Amino acid sequence: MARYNFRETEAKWQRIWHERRLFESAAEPGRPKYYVLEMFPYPSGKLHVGHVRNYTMGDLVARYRRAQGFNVLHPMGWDAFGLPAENAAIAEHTHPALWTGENIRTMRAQLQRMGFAYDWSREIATCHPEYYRHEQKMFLDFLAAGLAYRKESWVNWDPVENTVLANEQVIEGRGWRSGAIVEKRLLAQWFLRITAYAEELLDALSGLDRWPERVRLMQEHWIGRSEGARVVFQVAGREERIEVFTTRQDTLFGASFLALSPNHPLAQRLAETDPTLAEFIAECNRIGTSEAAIETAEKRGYPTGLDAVHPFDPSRRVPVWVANFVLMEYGTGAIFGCPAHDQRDLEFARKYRLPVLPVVLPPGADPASFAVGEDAYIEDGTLYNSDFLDGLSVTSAKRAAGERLEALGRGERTIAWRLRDWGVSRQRYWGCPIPVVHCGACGIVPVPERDLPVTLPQDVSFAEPGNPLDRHPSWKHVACPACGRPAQRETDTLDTFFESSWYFLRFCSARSAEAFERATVDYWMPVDQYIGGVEHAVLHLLYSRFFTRALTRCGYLDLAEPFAGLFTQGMVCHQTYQSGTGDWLFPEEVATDAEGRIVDDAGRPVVTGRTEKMSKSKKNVVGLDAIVDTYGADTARLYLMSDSPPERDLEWTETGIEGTWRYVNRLWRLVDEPAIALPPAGTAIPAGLAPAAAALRRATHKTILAVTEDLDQFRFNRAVAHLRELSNAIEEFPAETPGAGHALREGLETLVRLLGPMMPHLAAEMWQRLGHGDVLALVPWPEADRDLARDTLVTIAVQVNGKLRGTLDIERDAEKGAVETAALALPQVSRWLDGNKPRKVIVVPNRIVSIVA
RNA sequence: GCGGACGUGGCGAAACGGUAGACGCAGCAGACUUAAAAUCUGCUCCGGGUUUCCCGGGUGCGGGUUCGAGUCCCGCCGUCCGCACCA
Repeated sequence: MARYNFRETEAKWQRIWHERRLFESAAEPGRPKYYVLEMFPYPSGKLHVGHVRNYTMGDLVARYRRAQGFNVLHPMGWDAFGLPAENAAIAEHTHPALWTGENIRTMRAQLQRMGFAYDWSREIATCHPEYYRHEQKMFLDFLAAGLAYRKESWVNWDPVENTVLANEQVIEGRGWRSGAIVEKRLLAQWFLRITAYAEELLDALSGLDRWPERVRLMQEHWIGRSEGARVVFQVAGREERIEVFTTRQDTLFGASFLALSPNHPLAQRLAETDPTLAEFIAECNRIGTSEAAIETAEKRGYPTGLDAVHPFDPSRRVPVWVANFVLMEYGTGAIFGCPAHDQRDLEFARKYRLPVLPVVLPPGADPASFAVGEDAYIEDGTLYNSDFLDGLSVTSAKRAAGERLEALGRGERTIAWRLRDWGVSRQRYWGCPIPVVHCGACGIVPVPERDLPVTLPQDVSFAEPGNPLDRHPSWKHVACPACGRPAQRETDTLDTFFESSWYFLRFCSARSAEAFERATVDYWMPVDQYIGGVEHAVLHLLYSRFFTRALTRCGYLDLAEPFAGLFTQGMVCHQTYQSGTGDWLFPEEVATDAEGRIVDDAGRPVVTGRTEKMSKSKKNVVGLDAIVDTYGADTARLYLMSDSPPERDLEWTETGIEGTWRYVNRLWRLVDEPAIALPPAGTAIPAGLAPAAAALRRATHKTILAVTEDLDQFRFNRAVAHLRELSNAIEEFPAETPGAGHALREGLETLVRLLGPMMPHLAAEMWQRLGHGDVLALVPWPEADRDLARDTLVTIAVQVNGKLRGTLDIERDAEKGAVETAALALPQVSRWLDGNKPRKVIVVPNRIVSIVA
């Protein structure tokens, strides 16, 4: 029996697609377009099967939309700047550019072997000056527009990567890549003013109706809008004032202390003359607020000895503390504490024996006896002990207190955001240089546009830790562009998320001398279907939304949202294995012995661990090359689409890929060894076929409808199931049926066309084998004949008292009365009715008859 | 702690409120083979019975709505993910 020769076939069709430039596209104003994009990869080395699931999905969508007649843009490129290249340079004594280039060559070849329909003429790598020169210009435009700025601030310092991280890159107090506990450092850094768009980025989320709800919620929380008030407290007997932010201005009469962040300017100033306070602050910064959150929730404070004047009652004073749980980065860096109605304040007050004065009375509680115990009362209630607020609800009291603050000039209602500005400075070599010069006389001077790009020096050393740009003997020394005196280049480079924030625009006109051509961007954007991992929910996806708006503000384009549709795919998982000594083992290093035990090469027992996301560190990876060598690209592609819903994790198993390989061969035999002779391609199908042939036609057209719907809704696993049902129907088709050849040819051709987006090589070869001279990739998506797809007979379930008692085969759309009569006539039904008349009969057309006895 | 998602056979999973388990994996039995692989046929939720069929139970647990609930509502339990001293 002939096996399908994927090696020859896949190479053949890849050559034909390439030679005919089938997947290169150009903007065609007026023609409907479809921009499909998968999050571009970081060129880290070799691909494993887990890497290609989302590219397979993207390719499926691209080929499907192309068959539907859309002008499809489906590009690929490389997110090529980043720290792993530097680490490799250190470990392997190579250069980041060489290492990156080598990886790109390897991974490009791997993607090409998968037969993905990319327009390779648009390939980009972000580490090339032809790419990053444009973002240097963007940076300068942001600077001019006030969207980029430099400030000294407390930043997240990763002690392993020796660089600053953005808030979005700190996960549970640790660096997102290194896993090192992040420290706080006060540094002068470049920031992008993403907070200027906080409201817009939040409001526009509701319009992203083709985004997963989960991602929108994550962004909503990340942006974190809180309505409240800014309240000004005068420090008693001093000039200073302390501003706090609160969402509970209604509870101001319950205030029993003010707390400053250790990094609050007033706290810093007081520490200059108070060594104990200075030591307390130093300790807070040493531990770091985020680590403290992980280790212990203990609240610690230090009384400054100052008192603040209550804004509503000048005769009242509240002590001013410095407290470790107050963040300088949120609100104003200072709070007022109302222990009765805030759990955190309560814990602090209990520890330092500060008064707990309730001002919100729970419904039905007795004002004379109500007291707060272990838990602060945070629900709604009626204000009391609160002067002019007495008797109001929490909501009304918030309004009244806010109005009074505004009238007194001691505050105002305002909104606080959790979102902070995006810190983009990185103290690393392998990134885009920030195009500014520091001049002793002129300060910060932008590099003039005519001098762009500022390129990275090639001759750098990674022998010592720290930033090679800073150590380079000559690179940073330049004349000030403004005054000509000796000055120094900025040696920080941009966060690599800067590159990925606009690459989708560059793809629209990848070879343009400008960043992108306005007309092509206007045609192709927004991306119709974006596909990638959920790990970028508040990183890349938020930055890109901001960046698109910032570019619009600077006149580059006219667009707010870059990604109209988003799909976040699940991960590919594999069982993990460990040797007796605890070392991780690759799947190919283990086997099952005669007794069914899992053993290693030497026959020693292996510990099987949980199934986890494929990762090099746990060695539970399956190399892409090995799979393509053994089974071919199409088998891998189909398997990746078939076993789990695309948004859920997929477990890769050897038996699973083998099962798919068997199916591929079954498909091949359908055309290689057809059961009966088929009429020539293009023969019209005669009317009035035998029932069996009509049944196959019905199955065929039903499959078109089902698969089309499945692909539209990203239900690829169901699409595969429907295709397998059709191939089962074709295999079981009785060949001796009159007119069989016509129905069989239609079934096979339809199957092949529907398979095209998933298994493009096999389908193309089958199409040719069926006698077609054209290339399947250019054949339109099949259209279903709804009349042919409709059943003439339907099977209706019959329930008595909610239990299934029988089924009824009856003409489709039969009269309700006739269905009821037929159902009641069923012997199983009369047995359960026991001679009685039914109390009620419900007929759902073509579905069910429900009889109540 | 807050927010979200998800709990269905031995496994991956299907099921507009309408016949639970489609499609596949694994397993079992058989055919073809000297044999193996490949291929093909049949069986496979659990319990019971008078066994071409019938009865009962079954979608994490407990309630509810409905002629009818895996699906909707309320309350639990569990798993995973995100955020986490955000004032």
